[in-house]
Parts: sequence; C-alpha cells; structure tokens
Amino acid sequence: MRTVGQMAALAGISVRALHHYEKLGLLPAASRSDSGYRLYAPKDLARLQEILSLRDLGFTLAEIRAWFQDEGHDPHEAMRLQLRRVSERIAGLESLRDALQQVLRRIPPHGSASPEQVVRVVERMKAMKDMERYFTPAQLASVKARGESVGAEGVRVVEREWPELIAKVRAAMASGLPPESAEVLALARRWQELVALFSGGDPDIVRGVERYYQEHPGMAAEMGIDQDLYQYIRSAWSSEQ
Amino acid sequence: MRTVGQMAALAGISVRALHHYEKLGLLPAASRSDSGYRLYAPKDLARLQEILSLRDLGFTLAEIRAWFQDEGHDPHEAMRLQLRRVSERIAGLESLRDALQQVLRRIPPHGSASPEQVVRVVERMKAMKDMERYFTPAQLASVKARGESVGAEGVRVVEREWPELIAKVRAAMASGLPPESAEVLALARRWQELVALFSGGDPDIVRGVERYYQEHPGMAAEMGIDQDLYQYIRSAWSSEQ
DNA sequence: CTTGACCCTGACGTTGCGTCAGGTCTTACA
DNA sequence: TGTAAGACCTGACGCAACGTCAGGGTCAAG
Repeated sequence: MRTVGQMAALAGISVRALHHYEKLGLLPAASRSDSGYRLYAPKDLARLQEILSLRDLGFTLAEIRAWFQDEGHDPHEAMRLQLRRVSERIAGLESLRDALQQVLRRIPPHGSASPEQVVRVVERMKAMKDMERYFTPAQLASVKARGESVGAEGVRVVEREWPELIAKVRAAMASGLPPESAEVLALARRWQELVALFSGGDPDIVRGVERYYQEHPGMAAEMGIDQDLYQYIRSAWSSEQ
Repeated sequence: MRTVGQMAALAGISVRALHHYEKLGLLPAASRSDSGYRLYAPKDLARLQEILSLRDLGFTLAEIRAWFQDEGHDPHEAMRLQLRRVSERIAGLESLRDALQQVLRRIPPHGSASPEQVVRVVERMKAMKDMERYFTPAQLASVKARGESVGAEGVRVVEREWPELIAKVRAAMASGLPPESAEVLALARRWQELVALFSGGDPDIVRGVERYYQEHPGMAAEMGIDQDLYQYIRSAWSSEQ
C-alpha cells in the first residue's frame, strides 16, 4: 500500500492529478487509512500507468474512463479515430503555419510594420483563399510555381509596386490624360507585365481575377481599383494593338 | 451605429463573443442606447475584423489586447514568435501521430485487442524512446532502415516470435537441458538471427541493448529475460564456435 | 395591445489540472 | 514527551474562449 505522494513520485505526476483522477472515477484509491489517507494497491500503479499512456496518446480523461468501463469497445477502432483527429489538427496547424509564413514574408523585418498593416495582409490572405474558388487546381499550381520562380523578394517587390502603379494610373486619369498618351501607355505596359508575372499569360487566370473583383467590389476598392480605372487602363493597351 | 446582432452577423461571430470581447476590454461598444443596447460605430467593425484576423493567426485575446495597447511593440517579432510556437505544436502532434501509427501497426484490427495490450504497446514504445539515448543517431538510422526493409508485416511477425522464443529457452533451461544440446543450439541460432535482423550485425548496437537491459531490469523482466537466461543462451552459441 | 424578435446581465460548464487556504496526521528529533 | 517539519485532507478559485441557459426588459409590426 502506497500513499498518494509515493504514487505520484513513482508515476512522475502530481498529487493533485491523483486527486483529480479519483474525482473523475478514473482511479479511486484502493482504501483509506484510519485518518483518511488514500492508500493504493500495487495494481493501482499499473492502472495509473495505463491511464497515463492513454493520456499521452491524446485521449481525454473521459474517453479513458469509457475505455476501461465499456467492455465491448474496440481499441483498434479507437486508435484509428484518434489518429484521424490528430491528423486533422496537424493539417489545421500546418495551414496556420503557412499563413504565418506568408505574413512574415510580406511585412518588413524591423519595428516599422504597424499593426494595421499586418491586419491588412491577413485580410488579403483571407481574400486570396476565397479567390481560390475561382480557379482550377491546375491554375492555382501554375500561379504558385510562378511565385516561387520569382522568389520571395521578387514577390515582395511586386506587391509594393502594385499600389504605386494603381495610384499613378489614377492620377493620370484624374489629370485628364488620354489613354493613348505615351505616359499612360507606359503604365499600361507595366501593368500587363505585372499581370503576366503571376498569370503566365493564361487568359483564363486573368478572367478569373476580373470576375472576382466584379463580384467583390469591396476587395477592388481595397486595392484602389474601380470600374472606371480598369476601363481606362484597358483602353490604353487596346489602343496599342 | 449598429447593434450587436448586426455586428455579429457582419463579422460571422456570435453575440456572446462580442460581449466577451467587451468584458476583456478588447472592443467596448462605442456607445449605448437609452435602454442600454450596445451601439457600434463603423470603425468598430474594422477593429473587430482586426481582432478576428489576429485570433485566426493563433494569438490569444490577451495578446491581441497587448498588440493594440503597446505602442512600441514589433509585429514582425510577434509573428516570428507565433510561428515558432505553432511549429513546435506541430512537431509535438507529429510525434504523437507517429506513436499512434506505431500502435495501430502493432495491434490486431478487430475487437480482439484488449485495452491492456494496447497499453503494453505504448509502454514499450516509451521504453524504446528512452532506449534511443543509448545509441548514436547513425545507429538509430541503421536500425530504422533495417525495420523498413523488413516491412511492417515482418516486424509484426518478429515481435510475435520473440516472446515465444524466450519462453522456449526458459523451458529448456528449466528442464535442465545443457546449452550444448542440439535443441538449445537451434534456439540460440534463431535468437541470433532475430538479433541480426535489427542490429544488422553491428556489435555496438547489441552491446547498447545489453547495457539498456542491465540498467533497466524492469524492462528486462517485462520481456521475460533475466541474467540467468541470457547467460544460458550465450553459452549455447559460444559453445558452437 | 400583444406577440415575436432582439437586447440586457449574471452565472455555470468546458479540460486538466495548478495553486492557495485552512486544518489534520505522522514522524523524527530534542 | 513535546514540537516542528512534512505529508495528507477537502474545498474552492483560476485558466481560454466562449456556449448555453435563466430571468427579464425593449422594439417594431399588426
């Protein structure tokens, strides 16, 4: 017969945990001393090891209790279910990790990033996930491959250039420059280069993005693009052909 | 000015969550109506989106509050820390997944596995992890490669054969058969074959296992091996040379 | 004026214990 | 044999992020 302290030391857990297991009905002490001390039999130690093993495999204490109580339950099946749960959690955390890496790649390293900037990046990433429904897996793979060939630094540069370019186009439009003017033509060419950088020249990809912007005016506004501006730049590059 | 219900619907969360954020000081309502209804300004919605973005990145609500309050904190650094935390959790879950797969491979598929069997497998796996400290990474890699070349089914067969073989040796010893007898010699040869199957003939690996058993008599007892039995089988195969 | 939809606060439940708080028991030492 | 240090007891709060009642006002439509 061992006391709680001895059991805890042998199993490498806390006395409090043993109290807890007892309250849950997982491991009641074999008996009590006259003064009320918990006394554990040798087989209780084995049982405790079993409990801890199952706990380490990620089962909840309630599940472990069921494990011992239910006679007609299938350990193999339980393990398979547990494996599925763990795999799902891993998948979730992996996509979270990817998201964090994306954000890290897109914000400057020192204290120069404001919280709002970070949040905007995250919002954009959510929009990108939403956008994925507009493309086939093959198209997505193509865009991804293109992004990798450009490199992380390249992507960052391009993402900084976009808003500048859009601002210039808007300024040109506001100042009444005709789309056929040389300045606007230069902007239009650069626009097409940037588009080609991720579309790879696939017109379906470009159309998918257009469709997305049309159906999500909020996102378009966020980028500083509206119908007028897009028509303006389009007429610029169509005038070139 | 929006009500809680409107805010919740727009953000895709529950009214209760908004109550919670308010209690934490994360997002107090801009004002209250005469009757005490929460009223939110447009900028509150933006703030809420920010909160939810950061929450989706895995930050706790307390961290998010600090994120907005602390002026002099570095978002980039915070993201890096968060990435590390997530990566660590993934690593932990991956080793858990591996453990579950090991267990699954080692127990029979139908309801025929008893809970105790499962627990024994888990205990052995913990012992194996402990055992890893006795070997160099190169040795561990070698053992692992050997296990893979044998295949999962082969490993299972061998693991079932070991206790049988040990039992036979013990029976022979108990019945007084001399180690040089033909029967014991056959057992000794099979023993060496099984040892060679994971050691690959590397004597350092064998010595590591011996050392482990000497320093963990409990584990040896679990396997049914003691000093006498090991001496017996050793004298059998040394008599052969 | 009623009814249904919406809002309020307060409080308990979840998971696996950690961490006091206040009091009893045991044991070793003077 | 007295006492002080440990070890033990029960009870209760805390944590993270809300879900889910409970009990009771408020608002808009019919």
